[in-house]
Amino acid sequence: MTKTSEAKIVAAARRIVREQGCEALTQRAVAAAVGVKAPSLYKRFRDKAALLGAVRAEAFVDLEARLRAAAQGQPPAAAFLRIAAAFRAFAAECPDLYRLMFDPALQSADRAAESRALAPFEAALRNIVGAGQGASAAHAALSLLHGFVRLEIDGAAPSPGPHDEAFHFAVFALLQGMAQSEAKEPAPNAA
Amino acid sequence: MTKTSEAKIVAAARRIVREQGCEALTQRAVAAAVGVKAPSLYKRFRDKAALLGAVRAEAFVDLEARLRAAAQGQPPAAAFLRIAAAFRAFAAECPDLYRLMFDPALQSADRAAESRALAPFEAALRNIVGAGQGASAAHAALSLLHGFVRLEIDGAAPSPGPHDEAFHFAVFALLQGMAQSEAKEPAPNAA
DNA sequence: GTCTATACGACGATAGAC
DNA sequence: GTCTATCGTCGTATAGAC
Repeated sequence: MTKTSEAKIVAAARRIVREQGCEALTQRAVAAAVGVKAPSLYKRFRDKAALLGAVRAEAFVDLEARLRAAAQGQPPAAAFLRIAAAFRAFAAECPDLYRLMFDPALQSADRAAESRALAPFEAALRNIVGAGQGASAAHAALSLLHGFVRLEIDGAAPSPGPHDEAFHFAVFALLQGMAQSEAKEPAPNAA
Repeated sequence: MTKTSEAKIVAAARRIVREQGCEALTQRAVAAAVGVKAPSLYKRFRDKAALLGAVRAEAFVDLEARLRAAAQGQPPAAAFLRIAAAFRAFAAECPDLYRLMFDPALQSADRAAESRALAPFEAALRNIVGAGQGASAAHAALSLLHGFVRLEIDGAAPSPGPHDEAFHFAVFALLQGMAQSEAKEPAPNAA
């Protein structure tokens, strides 16, 4: 007498987040979406955090696929620019899911999911920056993109209108700067 | 028979956010902190959102002061580097207040507060990038810093340890790239 | 495995006495 | 302006029948 399954529950939760936002994601709502009552969810997921963790992990898998597809067959610099655009597009399409993925309350759960999803960054940047700076470059790129899209989806960007020009400027400037850092010293540790 | 005031309420709310986090900021907690009962708060602030707006505005004023102080008397590039460090330090000191400042649910409230606080960015960058690119440069810088500190305070940074090296790398790369964009064309609008 | 029923708590906000 | 008392809502989670 199984009326649902883990996969269906996760899918329903994800749909709710995408269509109605993080705040609408209650156990009752998820249960209703899969055609059961709230208590039944506790047979599949220990608690709400476990369910959110599953949603989050699935979302990171999707993000990774999109970043990989964007970089596919491109030379490093072009790959980075396309990854950046794909990252922004992902966040724009499902801002609430994006917020969930980086929700501070869930970070402790599954760090591996995020790492895997961001591997394309380092892959593209490794051949752009100097040896041993791949990790820093990936961190820098993620910071820029994460900050930009968060400001954008949160309505906190400095200017109100469309931000395409600012986005291109920012991504291009960082790429240029990172490409040059190759020859420089590896970041002095000034206190 | 005034046992409290707007200023004391805002200060108490801010202290709660800093010391116990955003989630601990309830009307009851604020009231208790100033020595009254929850209903009394509604004589001073129409609702919770109004109170949060006041807290947020005050926080932006403080941030602005710190950024200005950091840039004080410095040449543009040094000013930018010091502003970046001050921005990061602010977020590190009071991460929950920082989250509140950029809370998507409050963005509609007072956009001017944020704009004013970020003026030092544009002031420092105006003489680094080409004419007419000041706004984009400020947007790019804010994006990088916002993204970096959010990843850091949310525990979502790619690497676990301290991130000083990555921070310096990122800020320096962006600065370098922006300085060079001066001679380039103003960002093509490729779809 | 699903259900009904419910415990339990927290929250924001209001009404009305003093 | 402050209080007591309370409303109404929503949330997670559990107990126990079927």
